[in-house]
Amino acid sequence: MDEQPRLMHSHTGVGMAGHPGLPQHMQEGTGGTDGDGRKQDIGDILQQIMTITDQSLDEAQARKHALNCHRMKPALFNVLCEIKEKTVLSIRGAQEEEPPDPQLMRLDNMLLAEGVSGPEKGGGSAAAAAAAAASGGAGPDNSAEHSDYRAKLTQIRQIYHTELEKYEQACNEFTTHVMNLLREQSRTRPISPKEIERMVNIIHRKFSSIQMQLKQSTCEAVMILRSRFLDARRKRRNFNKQATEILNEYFYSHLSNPYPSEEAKEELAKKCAITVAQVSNWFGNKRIRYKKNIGKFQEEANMYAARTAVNAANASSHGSQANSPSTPNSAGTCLSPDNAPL
DNA sequence: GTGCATGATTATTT
DNA sequence: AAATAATCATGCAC
Repeated sequence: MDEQPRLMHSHTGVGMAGHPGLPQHMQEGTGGTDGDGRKQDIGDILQQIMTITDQSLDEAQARKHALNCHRMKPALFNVLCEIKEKTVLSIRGAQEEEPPDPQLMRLDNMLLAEGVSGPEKGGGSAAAAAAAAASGGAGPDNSAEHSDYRAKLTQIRQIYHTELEKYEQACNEFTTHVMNLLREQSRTRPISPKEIERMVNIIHRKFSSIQMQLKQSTCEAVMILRSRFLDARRKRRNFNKQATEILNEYFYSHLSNPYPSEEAKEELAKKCAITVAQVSNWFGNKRIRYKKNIGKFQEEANMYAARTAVNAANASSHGSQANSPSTPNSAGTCLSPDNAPL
């Protein structure tokens, strides 16, 4: 209460650091022959100064109260409000309506499509699958990759939601605070509800621009994730052994015309759990590579030819019993035994 | 790290 | 539009 030294001397350096209210300091600072009298004076002044603020505050408060209670106050206040509203509206009546930001809508759509902003787990995995399909159809069998992708996506989603919630909370807090402040002030200066609303709008706009940044970086993260994990070219996976065997079996048993029809491709795709496009790729690659170096593939060709022959023999000798339990990989090889190995 | 295998992509041909 | 040929980029064994 009594130590407010910076008010009395330009002795700031020392005064701030120590206890300037102490006698020694006073004596030093003032040269101090009749220190006691001086000290008394200063003490009085200090006391006065200190009480001034309190008094004036009280006084102001009282005056405010008096004004508030004045009988003309409501009428005057209304007039002021009216005038202000008119001028304010005339100044910025035009820019009231804000069209939905197309950029923001784009981001929202993308986040929804990727399953980041959508519903919980279910939507996420569905969106992941959709994303996989959209990216050219990476095989649905590489589950390790997929779970990895999903985990990362979930991580992104969590971060996104946490941040969004944080922003929202901050926005609400800030808005409430400002509104309270304005409402409080509206008792002493003309603030129309419209003005408050406008202020709230401004705040929301500011916060939504922050949100947009969040959305943007989330989108970027998802895009990077997708290109890293689902771009089939970058992350090529070999087909599993069974799929390769099915494809090879077909290839070598149709060596004279290794061009599966669209239906055959579809069936092969289903059996191998890959897409038709992948089947086409495989046959395209296989044909060209086989042709380029038949010798290299001779062994493989013989093997599959023998296997097909055995299967054909089994099929014919056992009549309708096409499926032999000892060869699970021969599912549906009895298409047509027109193999013509070179 | 290197080299080959392999799935995907791209440009060209049919 | 499909097939081919060349090429890319990764997977994988060594």
